[in-house]
Amino acid sequence: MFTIAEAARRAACPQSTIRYYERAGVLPPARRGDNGYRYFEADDIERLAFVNRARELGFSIASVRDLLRLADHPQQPCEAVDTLLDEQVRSVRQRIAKLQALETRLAHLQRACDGEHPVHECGILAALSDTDAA
Amino acid sequence: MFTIAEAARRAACPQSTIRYYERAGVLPPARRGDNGYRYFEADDIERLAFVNRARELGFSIASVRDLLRLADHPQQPCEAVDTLLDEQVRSVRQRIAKLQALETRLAHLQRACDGEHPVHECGILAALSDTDAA
DNA sequence: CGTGGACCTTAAAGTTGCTTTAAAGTCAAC
DNA sequence: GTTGACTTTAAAGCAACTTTAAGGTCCACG
Ligand SMILES: [Zn+2]
Ligand SMILES: [Zn+2]
Ligand SMILES: [Zn+2]
Ligand SMILES: [Zn+2]
Repeated sequence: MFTIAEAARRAACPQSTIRYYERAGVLPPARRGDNGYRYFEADDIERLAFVNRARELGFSIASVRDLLRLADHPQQPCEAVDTLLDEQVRSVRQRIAKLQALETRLAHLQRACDGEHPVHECGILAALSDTDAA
Repeated sequence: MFTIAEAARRAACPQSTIRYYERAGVLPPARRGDNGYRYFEADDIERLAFVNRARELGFSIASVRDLLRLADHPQQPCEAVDTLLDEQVRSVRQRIAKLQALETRLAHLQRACDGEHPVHECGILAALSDTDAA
């Protein structure tokens, strides 16, 4: 029997996030005391930890819901799990590729400025202003 | 004298984005006709293009405002420009590093599943469920 | 008993950068 | 004069939370 403060401490996440997860349907409605307070058991905290781990891995709330549903039905084939993970990997690789392209362009831009001069001579702003810039 | 549709076509961005930029204070309030319609000149479209380029480079709306303010004061030293760019590069590199760490963890996780089996034997979900997982 | 401080509750708004929708006015052509 | 393509605004929606405001609850100390 933990209060939300204890649960938050154990899961190392803000209380507001726990409430949000409940609202978002990724955690089931918590048991309540007569005072209306939420109370958590070890199970609940493990489930919360599962959510936190999945979120750290970048899964969306919707995907986390799917993963939990799968974890709750152990007899099903794991194909859906693999698919979710594969999609996540592809998404992360895509984001990396985009950011790397961005980094290249930004680094290129950095070399357009050699330091001491007024803005109107700055190659950086010139590149941003120029319609024909690479 | 272009309508918003023409401006959007020339800048290759949705009309709604142009209105949003105006609202967000990154573009000045557009001139209006007697009918209330916005009208744009070549200057305005160049400014819009500047914004679009900066946004493509990942600069926040706030940074774009700063960059425009600098571009409007050509006598100032370009130091502030360099700083904004340097920060942007650092931010992009940080995001790449985080995503690469994520990719590694996800790829690792992929190897925990060899395909055909029920969910309760799946190493992926085991790793997500296990409090002591790497 | 009572009061102060630490806890808990909710609904609602703020964040970022837009897009989408709804309701309504304008314009040009036929 | 009516159709259809344009324009306007305010407001809501998206993702995943965080923050705020206003208000109950609990407990220990005096
Ligand atoms: Zn320079
Ligand atoms: Zn410079
Ligand atoms: Zn497997
Ligand atoms: Zn599997």
